[in-house]
Amino acid sequence: MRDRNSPTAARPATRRSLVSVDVVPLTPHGRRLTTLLIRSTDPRAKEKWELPWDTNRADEPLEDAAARISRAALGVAPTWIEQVGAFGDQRRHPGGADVSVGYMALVPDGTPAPIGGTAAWFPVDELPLMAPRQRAIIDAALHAMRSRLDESPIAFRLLPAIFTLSQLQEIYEILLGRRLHKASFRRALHAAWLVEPTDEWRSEGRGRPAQLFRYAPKKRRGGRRGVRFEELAG
Amino acid sequence: MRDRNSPTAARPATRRSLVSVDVVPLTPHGRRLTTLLIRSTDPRAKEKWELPWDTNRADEPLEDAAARISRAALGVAPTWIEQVGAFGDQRRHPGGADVSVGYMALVPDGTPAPIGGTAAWFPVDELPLMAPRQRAIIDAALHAMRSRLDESPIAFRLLPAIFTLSQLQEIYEILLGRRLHKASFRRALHAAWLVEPTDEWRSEGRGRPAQLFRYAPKKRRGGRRGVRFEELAG
DNA sequence: TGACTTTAGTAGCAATCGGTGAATAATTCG
DNA sequence: CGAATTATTCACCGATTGCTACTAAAGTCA
Repeated sequence: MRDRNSPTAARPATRRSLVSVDVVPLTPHGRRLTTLLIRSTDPRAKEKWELPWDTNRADEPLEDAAARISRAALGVAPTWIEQVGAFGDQRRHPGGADVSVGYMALVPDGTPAPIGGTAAWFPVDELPLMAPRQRAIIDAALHAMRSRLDESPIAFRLLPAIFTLSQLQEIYEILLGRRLHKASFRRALHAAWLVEPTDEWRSEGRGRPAQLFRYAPKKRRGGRRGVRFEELAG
Repeated sequence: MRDRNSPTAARPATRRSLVSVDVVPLTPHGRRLTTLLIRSTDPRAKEKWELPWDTNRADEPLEDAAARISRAALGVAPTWIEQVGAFGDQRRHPGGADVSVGYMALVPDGTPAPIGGTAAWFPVDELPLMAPRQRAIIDAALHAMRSRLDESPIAFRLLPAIFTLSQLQEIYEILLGRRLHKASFRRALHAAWLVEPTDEWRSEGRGRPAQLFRYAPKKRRGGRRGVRFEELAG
């Protein structure tokens, strides 16, 4: 099955692959979820926009590469980075990588606009033509982000340390791409013991001031449930 | 940020990486979930057992490689293959791969025992000492399998086309690693319109004969829900 | 044959969850 | 002050879930 007769130190010649790390930078902008794309440097490229990417360096962990690429593209470090999978099939990558490892990189709203016209934020539902593999990475990033929203503090990394519940709900709505009912959202939030109130209040223009909360998850009883067959429909 | 002044055809020399595809073969055995490990071919290896793996071949899609490696290790094709992520950090891989892409590969119970003593099934909660990266791949495979159980027909691929509901429940229990309540399981299953009864019954020794069902998912109304904060506790 | 065991399948209850509309509170604006 | 705006909570009620207990249909064994 394998081809290793000699010890690890002197392995027989093996095919090495060109591996890229591709980052999907995500940020809420207005009330829409947007991703940062970079104008292709190759004037002959069929697609004019691509995700920030690079090949991984020697002995650099993949996640470090993703952080480095994110900082280079955004100017700041993302507040959440998570892998969304490896992509190695016939779909074309702008750099011709054999294998591409996709990462989502989240940054809070208000991240300074990219310099010049070399990069721009695109709403995730209005993307330009892109290389098929990078297009697949974006789709996977959105799916992974949404399905992990309930087990990672993703949404909280898009807010300051102190925030209002309306702000939190808006983040969830943007990330999920659908509206949520206020009362239900708060009831579930409080039941989960994820936030604790501060004694500060913020008056945001007109309307009643909102109480400020901080993210402070508390251990809960492991409420194990039965099985769900949620998305298993034809 | 990047290093590409020339068109795609003539890219500057880039570092190429040794990429492995590592498979976690999973099967229910008795009432336990087991994974297939292969005895290390390197007598000087610190760990005596490892996951089936290989380097990916030229122009071979990763998933094809996973299928090939699975067939080589198991003798049969798995009934479900799914990627669990890319692993590229300092943790050691038995083949010294820079990047390892992990896959889960499920096969039904009763898959013939591996030949000789070169491979063996281990309960997933009694694994021998393994290279750290492969150990991480197994953990990730179990987590991914369990979290996708409600959106992929994973459990059904471990059963024949026609099965009893008790068989199905047992598969879920083995995969999840916990017991489920019979009445609740069946109620949720019927509500999901995933199975349809056949007119056959099976008498399995003692006890009342069980009706046989087949997997036949029907389209359902998209019952959108609110947010869950399930696993977000500290 | 008939009592006992074993496995399959269901009914029904209590508790909780979750979606919804509306009431109430605290501000700004004119 | 009254209208508009935003925050927060309440209460209703149908849906979901965990659980116990019951009925059904076989085999076992004296």
